[in-house]
Amino acid sequence: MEKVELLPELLELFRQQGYEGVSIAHVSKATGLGKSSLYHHFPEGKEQMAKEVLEYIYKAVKQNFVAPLKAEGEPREKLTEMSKVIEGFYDSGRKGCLIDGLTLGEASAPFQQQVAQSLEAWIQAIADVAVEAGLTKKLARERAEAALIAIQGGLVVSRALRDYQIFKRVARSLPRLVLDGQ
Amino acid sequence: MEKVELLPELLELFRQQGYEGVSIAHVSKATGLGKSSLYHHFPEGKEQMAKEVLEYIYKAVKQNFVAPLKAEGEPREKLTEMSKVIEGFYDSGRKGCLIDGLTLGEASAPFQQQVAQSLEAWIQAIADVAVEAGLTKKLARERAEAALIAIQGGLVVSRALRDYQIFKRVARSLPRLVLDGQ
DNA sequence: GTCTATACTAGGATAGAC
DNA sequence: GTCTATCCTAGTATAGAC
Repeated sequence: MEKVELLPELLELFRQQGYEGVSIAHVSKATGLGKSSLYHHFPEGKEQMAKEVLEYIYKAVKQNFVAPLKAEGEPREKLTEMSKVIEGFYDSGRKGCLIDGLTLGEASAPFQQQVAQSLEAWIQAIADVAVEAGLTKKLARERAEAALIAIQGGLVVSRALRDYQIFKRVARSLPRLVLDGQ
Repeated sequence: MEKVELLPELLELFRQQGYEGVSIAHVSKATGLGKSSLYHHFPEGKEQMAKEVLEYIYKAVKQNFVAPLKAEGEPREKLTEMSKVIEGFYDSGRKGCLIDGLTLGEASAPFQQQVAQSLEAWIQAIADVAVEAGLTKKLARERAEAALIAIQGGLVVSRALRDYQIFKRVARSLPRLVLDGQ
């Protein structure tokens, strides 16, 4: 198993269980690799795993969300496309989000900056699209933040109520939220 | 130390560290009680602690959020009042939310129902106020869900970006969000 | 690169004295 | 109701063979 193939597996674990909830034994079971093999790939242990997952996420966010928004196209169409990708990426809210798990507790302090970086890049890309659509910079920023708030809050509330229609509705409302403020 | 005084302390721990992030040793340090004293109060250990914290939260939600919304008064005024209470309750977003910590991971499965119950009571109370203000039942429900999504998402995003102005803005926008849909 | 075996620490939980 | 002492398991991490 290549290291590149390990990361999606690790991502899945961290988003489901949170940093503290993941043990090396869990990782071993999920990947099929023995503990020593894991330490071969990640000499600094679990902390390194989380850091590499966050780098992986950063790239995924850039590739899946930021790049399409920066490409040529109508603002509303690009945001609609983003909504669809989001639904898939989070499996309509069933998958939860890394942010929850990796910003909770003191053990997660080392990851805060990396989490913020991915989130910031995403917000900025949405804000740029909103500016492209004619909004002021200030308003665009606020709407972009509102979009991410809706996404993250949608994940939390959907999971808590076990009602994934809620997340679907949130995802689909994003273009309106950003461009029309509702 | 009375048991009643322990619960706010435990609440603080769980919302900061999440369920898995809290150890009995942490609790012992935070409360000043030895392990055995803790097991005297909570014979079933950490799981019981979390359950009692959730009961405590349920009462707090009813008292702080639901009851004021059910009282006599103008819908917009009641929601404005709720916004202020929310800002204080979450210390403007610095305190994080139990939902994150207690719905993450398999260890948290036993709490899901209780978490959902508190959240549901709160959403329902907001929806009732919206109906009172003239909205249809369906729309009121959606707006109430949107309010809780904004609150929870606001907590996640504020914490991730370490920008607590974001949460303040969310809290203050709630009456508009519910009554005017923006 | 992966395994088995092992060391060590931290976490959960209990017994029994006061 | 609280303490000290102790037990056991799970968790992190490493050594060394293949």
